Amino acid sequence: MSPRSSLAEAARTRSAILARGAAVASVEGLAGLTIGRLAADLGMSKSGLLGPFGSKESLQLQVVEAAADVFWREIWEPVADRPAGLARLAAVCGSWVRYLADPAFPGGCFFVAAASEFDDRPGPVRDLVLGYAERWHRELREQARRAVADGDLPAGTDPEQLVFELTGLVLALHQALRLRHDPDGVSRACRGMARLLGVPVQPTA
Amino acid sequence: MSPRSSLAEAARTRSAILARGAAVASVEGLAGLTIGRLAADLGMSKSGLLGPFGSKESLQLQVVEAAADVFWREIWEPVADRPAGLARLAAVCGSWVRYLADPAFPGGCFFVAAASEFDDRPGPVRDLVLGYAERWHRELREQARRAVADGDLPAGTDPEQLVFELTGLVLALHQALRLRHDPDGVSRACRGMARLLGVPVQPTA
DNA sequence: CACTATAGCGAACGAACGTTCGGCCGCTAT
DNA sequence: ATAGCGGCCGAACGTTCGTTCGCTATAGTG
Repeated sequence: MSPRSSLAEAARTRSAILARGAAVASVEGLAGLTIGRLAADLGMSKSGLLGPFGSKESLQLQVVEAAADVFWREIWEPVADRPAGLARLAAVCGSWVRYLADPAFPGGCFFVAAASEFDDRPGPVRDLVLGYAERWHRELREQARRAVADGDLPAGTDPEQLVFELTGLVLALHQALRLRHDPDGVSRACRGMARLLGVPVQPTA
Repeated sequence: MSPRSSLAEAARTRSAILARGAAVASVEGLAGLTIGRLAADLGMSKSGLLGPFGSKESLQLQVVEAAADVFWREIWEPVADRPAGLARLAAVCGSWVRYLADPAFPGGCFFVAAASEFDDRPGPVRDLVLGYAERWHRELREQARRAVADGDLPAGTDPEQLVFELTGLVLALHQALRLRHDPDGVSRACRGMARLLGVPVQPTA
């Protein structure tokens, strides 16, 4: 668009491509993301868009990374200062629910969609998505583990099981909101989480 | 393949197309299903395959219907003779888990994938998937409602909330099995369901 | 035994896919 | 001032997409 170009402009172009790419992919899917569509959306040529990335797969991988940055910034960082353990776990649950109710991308949570889309398609994209999913899982489990160690959750509580069920509530919320357009999804997810954690969960950071 | 053709053969061809279509779509996605790929898989020509359906969207819709038949037959029918209420609800949960652990399609549960893929894509396919999802949801809720009415679940239990959380456990199981390849997913889902229902849940019809 | 209906094939269509290549043009550095 | 670097474009590539249009060959009907 802008007639000026420079290294700074190039970086901004790259960011715009990735942001738009994540937005489109959250709706159409990461595989349904096409160079031509993306270029048209941004008023660029296909070659100019593909240039900084080299291939579609490379573009996909960097879109996933960009979406992971957004995910982390929107959900984790706002509650990172809460005391480790139950307080932080409850806070991140509330933050997570808020993110699904008011998502950064038009298609809702990017990773819920990407995880389902690539769970059976081997390759670098799946590996990357899986890596982020496991990192997130580990982070939550660590908070759950501390909550149990601190005595804030009943002794004998299995942190892995707790994370499994919390994740399930988030996935159910995603489906309730995006497919069924159920306005009660948020309160149901919060209620389920509160029962698992023994403390209130509210959809805010 | 077979040199003979007849009305009966045509029906069998149609079934083969839909079966293979559902299998491919469970992995590649319903949108990623292509006529050429499907025709090559079945040793047919593209035109011969598209003939009985007329358009790709019509094919997609009939693939969804075929997958719904399989879903219903594999999960609901084996437990339809259980007494309505908690017994049937617990049985269908076990049947549901078994289906996810040993799915009829190579990509796992067709509807988990389709719901996520089309949740943000308006059109007939989304409408059809949503219709089946709501029908399933209603069926489960009815069993939950009866279980409460029968006194088999604590008074004041919200059937809708119960179905929401059961669905969440299934979605978490799908992700654990297909993305994370977690061998403990089945037992975790059953444990969560048993806690919600107050009775054991086992992954068998 | 001819007659009709139809399942499926083969070829072709325009459009869109991802990718490559050469050149323009504005920035940066000498 | 000028040389060079690099972001981006325009055009074209070979492939695959969904779809259409005759055609053949076979199965059921009189």
